[in-house]
Amino acid sequence: MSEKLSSGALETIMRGGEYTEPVVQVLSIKKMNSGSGQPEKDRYRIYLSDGQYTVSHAMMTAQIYAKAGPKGLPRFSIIKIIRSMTSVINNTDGRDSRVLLILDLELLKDGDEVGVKIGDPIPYSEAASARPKPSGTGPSTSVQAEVEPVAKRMKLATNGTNGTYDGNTTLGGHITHPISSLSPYHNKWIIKVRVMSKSDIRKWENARGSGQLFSVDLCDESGEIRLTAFGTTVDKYYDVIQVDKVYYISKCQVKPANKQFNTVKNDYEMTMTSDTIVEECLDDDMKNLQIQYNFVDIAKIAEVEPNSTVDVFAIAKSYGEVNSFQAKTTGRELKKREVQLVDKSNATITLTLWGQQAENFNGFDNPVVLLKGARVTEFGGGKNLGTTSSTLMKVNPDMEESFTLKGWFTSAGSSALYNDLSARTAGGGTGSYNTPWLTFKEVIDQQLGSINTASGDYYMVKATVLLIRSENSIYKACPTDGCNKKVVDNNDGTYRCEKCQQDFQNYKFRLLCSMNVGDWSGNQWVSMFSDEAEKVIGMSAQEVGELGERDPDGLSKMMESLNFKEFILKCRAKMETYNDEQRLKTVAVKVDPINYKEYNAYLAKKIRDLIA
DNA sequence: CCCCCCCC
Repeated sequence: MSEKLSSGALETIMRGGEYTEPVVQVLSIKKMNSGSGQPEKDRYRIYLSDGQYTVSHAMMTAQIYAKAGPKGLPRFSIIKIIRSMTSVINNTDGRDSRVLLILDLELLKDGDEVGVKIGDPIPYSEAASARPKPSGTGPSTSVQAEVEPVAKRMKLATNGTNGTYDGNTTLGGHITHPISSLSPYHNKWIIKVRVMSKSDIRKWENARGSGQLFSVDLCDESGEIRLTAFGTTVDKYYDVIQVDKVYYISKCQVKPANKQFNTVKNDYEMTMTSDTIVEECLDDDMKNLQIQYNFVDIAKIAEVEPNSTVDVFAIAKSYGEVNSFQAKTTGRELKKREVQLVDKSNATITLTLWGQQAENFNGFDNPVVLLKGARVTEFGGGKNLGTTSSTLMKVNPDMEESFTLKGWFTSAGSSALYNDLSARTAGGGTGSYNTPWLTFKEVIDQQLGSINTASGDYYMVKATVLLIRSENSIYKACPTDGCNKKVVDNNDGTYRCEKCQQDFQNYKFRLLCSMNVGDWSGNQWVSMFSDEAEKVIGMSAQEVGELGERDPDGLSKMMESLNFKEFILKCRAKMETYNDEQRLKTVAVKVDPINYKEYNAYLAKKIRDLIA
């Protein structure tokens, strides 16, 4: 039994037409080394037959070749071409011809089993097929119209011109290369690509100088790549290159990608040079090539690792104003806007937009928001989304799914209850999500208190109460809600709050306890305000205050009785200068009973880390 | 040639 070849398929394809999953025969195959020494970069040139015509201008990458299986593609193998693209080549004699790039295939029958060439195919050439066919024996006449010369469809942009079209330098009609074939070893190529995303223009100034840049992430059917423009090419191309449009691009510098900063799936990235040519392709025949999204339900982001990127398709349930502030680390002026996203997974997450994206965002009327490559972050135990320079955001994208989602929101989503992934859990539990667990010795060794000098350094510790100072642990405070300022006794039955600038008939007791706490490695004096001290003492500040007034010895005894109690503390350490002396001031900002499940999980992890 | 992706 023999497989039936798709007679005529290759002619259709090589004329730029579509043919769904043609079945063809491999007549020979030849490996072409990339010269890079990396086998995965090798290409295979393949000689194909559909039983009617043969095509020798066909290629595939090593990755696609590997799909044939361990035996590869022996002569006479029959394959199904699942995906392919052609590149137009403009020969020196002015005629178009095409190269077929196979992007996916399936081996139907091993060549060793087939054993013969099927049919009596003749070499395909555009010239031959364009000729009037000999009656009876020639190929079918149902071919598409001749490929339209591309040059007249081109607009714009060769280097150094005022934008007028120069017929000699247009890229359309020349061979185009797949992104996957780009490497630093070849520089004569033209790619035809869709712009997936475009960054803001960023200006910088550092020790090595100053400048400006922007970058675009590009894709074609074979892959994706980042292109960055510096200096004057920024001015020249920033407005020209637009997201979602298709361009011919040539003469860029190709270099190994810095994977640390570039998550685009390519070993290389590109930089524009003064020779770079960018031309918009107006006859977008890359309809097949749409940007690929891998949407994740908002609820699922709970399980996503921080710092990874996700694609999200959601509704902006609400949005805030643009806020400006100075970055603590760089001093740079930052602008952000927070948007509340919801989707059918009944979860909500906060999206933070930055820079231009924040300014331009219009969240009126609960638009659909599409994000590609949004960054997942963790804060206070909750998850957030943020945009980066390479995040693509579309508001109300022109897609059928937009209507579906919008319909869901209008009918059900606007009144649904959502699980808030961005909710911070520091208020419950021990809030240990971002705060490191340390011993008191590590706190000293790592010089906590001197790292983040503005806000202090936080750490978690399991600590034992060694001594609580009962003297000066209680004070009379302003009765105004939330004031808590110490009042001055006017000695006339009234009490003065300087902060509220008011005299009161009464006061409330507050605690400011200084206590020495320790673990196996050392000890530390910490101070604790009312809310936390009450949890250690097990009495309200009011009760403690009244006890102190009534029975100072009883207060001391009570405080002593607390020794050797254990708690989980969240501490803030800050180095302060006092009388020209540096000392570490520590506030226990949170006190919790020991949650053994959580604490043991931390210990178990610590043991695993020690073993590893 | 950047390489920051920020803040609470």
